[in-house]
Amino acid sequence: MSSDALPAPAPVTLREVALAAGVSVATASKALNGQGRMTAETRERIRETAQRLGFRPNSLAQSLLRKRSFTVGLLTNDTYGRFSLPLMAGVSDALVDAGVSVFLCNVEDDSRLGQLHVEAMLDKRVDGIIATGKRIDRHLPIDLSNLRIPVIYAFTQPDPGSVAFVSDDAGGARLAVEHFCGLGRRRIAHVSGPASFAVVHERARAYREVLAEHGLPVAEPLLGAWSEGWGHEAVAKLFDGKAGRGEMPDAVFCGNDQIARGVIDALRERGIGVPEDVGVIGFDNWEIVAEATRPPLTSVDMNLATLGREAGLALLSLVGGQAAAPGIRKLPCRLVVRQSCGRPVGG
Amino acid sequence: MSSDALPAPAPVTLREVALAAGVSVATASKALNGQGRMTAETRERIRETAQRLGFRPNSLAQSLLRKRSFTVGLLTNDTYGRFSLPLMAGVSDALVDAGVSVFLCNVEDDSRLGQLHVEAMLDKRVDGIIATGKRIDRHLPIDLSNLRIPVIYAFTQPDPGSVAFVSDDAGGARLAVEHFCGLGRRRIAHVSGPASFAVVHERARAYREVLAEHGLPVAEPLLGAWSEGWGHEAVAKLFDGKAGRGEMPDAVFCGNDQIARGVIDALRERGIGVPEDVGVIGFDNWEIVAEATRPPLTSVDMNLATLGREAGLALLSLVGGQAAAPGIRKLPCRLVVRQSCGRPVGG
DNA sequence: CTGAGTTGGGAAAAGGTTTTCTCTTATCGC
DNA sequence: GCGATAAGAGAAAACCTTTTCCCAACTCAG
Repeated sequence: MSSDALPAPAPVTLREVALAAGVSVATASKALNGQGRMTAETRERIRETAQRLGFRPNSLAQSLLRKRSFTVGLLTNDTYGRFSLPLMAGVSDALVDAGVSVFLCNVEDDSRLGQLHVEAMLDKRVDGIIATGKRIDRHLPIDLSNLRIPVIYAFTQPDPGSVAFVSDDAGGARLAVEHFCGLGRRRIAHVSGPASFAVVHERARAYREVLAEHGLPVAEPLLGAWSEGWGHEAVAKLFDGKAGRGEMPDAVFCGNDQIARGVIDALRERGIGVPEDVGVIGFDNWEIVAEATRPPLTSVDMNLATLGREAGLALLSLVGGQAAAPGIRKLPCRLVVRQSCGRPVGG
Repeated sequence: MSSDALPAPAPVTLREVALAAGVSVATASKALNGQGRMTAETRERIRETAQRLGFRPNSLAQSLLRKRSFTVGLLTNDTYGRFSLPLMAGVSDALVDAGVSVFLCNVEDDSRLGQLHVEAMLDKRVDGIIATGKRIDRHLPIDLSNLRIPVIYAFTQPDPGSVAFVSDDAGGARLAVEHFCGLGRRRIAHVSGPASFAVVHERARAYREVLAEHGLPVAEPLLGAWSEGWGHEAVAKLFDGKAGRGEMPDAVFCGNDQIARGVIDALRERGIGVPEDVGVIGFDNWEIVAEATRPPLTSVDMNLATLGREAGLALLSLVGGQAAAPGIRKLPCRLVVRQSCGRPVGG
């Protein structure tokens, strides 16, 4: 109940190192930073003393002077983390080697909380901020447009004139549909999420374009929800009441892996073979889902870790004083091929 | 390509406030902190000036002096984040109101990376560290036992003599099995993960105890993997080749929600009704899975957000100088009832 | 009117590091 | 041997805030 539960010896300071080595703090500082002029012998002696005493410079004091704290803030409203976690890991990865640490700020969708976090970041003199979210077409509940520090947007709606990184959803959709075409599939359906999501339309457009380029019939995309249940329903709409195999789709491109999962299960229940009769491709490459479908699901991966890494590096260069051209950079997706599409038809 | 892409006006300092208000920095500081003695008028004038100039105290300078940085480090090796995300959110929640920010340190299972992060934390003078992981029975790849700052372990294997918070897995298992008993189920099976996990045995023990207490037959738990596939297999072992309904289990308690999902699907494929013929309970309450099963899955929730919050508060009080009794605190789970268990049998 | 006490506010040190400037001493060329 | 130069190292300011001590002026009792 009283204080002093721990021994907590105070960290050793530069002054103590200097004292032990018989030099001034100025010399000690220069020795350890490779600055200034002194005999190699002196430098080595100081280095050794620092080592022996376990000296580690106080980052707070350094930051105060250098006006760089070697910290950045990472804002997110993705409580569930399916998208932001790989992204965060990427950011962290890119920065840790530069000695930059990341403040995690979970702002939910609460602008009071967002304000609180942003002010805490500013007070702590972060060198920059990365804003990320669970949805590309929604803003975080905070205004970051007039901060005195660089801001990078990643996988969330950016402010005009800012630097942003997002996934190339249209490109990802192309990848999927082209893959079907390359396998000889000809009646390719598209089942996606709610119309309120911008990516739904972006992917649908790409879907239509690729089919048109290949001279294949374009079915109107089925929009619904991001759920397995919707996958089931969609299969009923697509397959029930069709005269024969020739009328049914032979491929379904799904808006996410959960829909794809529902589609696959519903097809199996109808005795329709995946991939023999129908190929299925999902989106997100959520491994835990994609690997649990039977057969394992081919899916579009948004490379979110890479996106996070790029965002981290971009912030770093902004902090370093490099100017970055504002705008939205779309990073390519990749197709992870598993077993839900099969080999070329008749190949 | 050159520097100075942004205007980046330097933040206003206390000195500027003091100058503008016509007082010394000492007085300004005291005015804003409610310290010292001065006329109410002076104090108000200074406050107003600070407000007008948008003064925010430099946290770095404060930390240097107070020897408290109002930051903590959060170490995790849970890349996927299913467990650590709610936990992190809880920690963050508990701390943000105290003005404490959280450094996110993803150490993977790489001890070099762990070392790097821990040193960065120490250099940045964090007030304390929370260590968390994806598994209660595994250590992070770092030694935190001799740090000069408080450490709290949450959902990971603690060092001896430390303060730790984990979920009460045995209690959670009791909750599930008792629930079955209360509904009149009598042949309750248990399908769980690999024997290499400590929680598997802990839950199995609780399962046996509850059955014994109720005078019900104990079947040997089936141990396998944490996957849907294993759920399927387990159903085959439990149900195939049984003479009739009377020999088959009428309830299955699963080690996680994915296994439960596999079990439910496999039962449906065999024409066995859930919950009419067999009740199913999962573990983890991973909503996205639990709500996608048909019927939606009753599951044990480990209350990880609460666990994180407790850990955060505990660290805060440790940092504040309160001594905490070392040891492992087990926090209760709760049962989230959905539709996979049905109403009382014959009730 | 004087001494004690109170009130309002400032000077300065502290916290740990970096950096510029200065100072002393050794070295070199002649 | 002498002046010029370079080398090695230290003093001090700076970063921004907090806090302790101190000082001046005022109030009040006697």
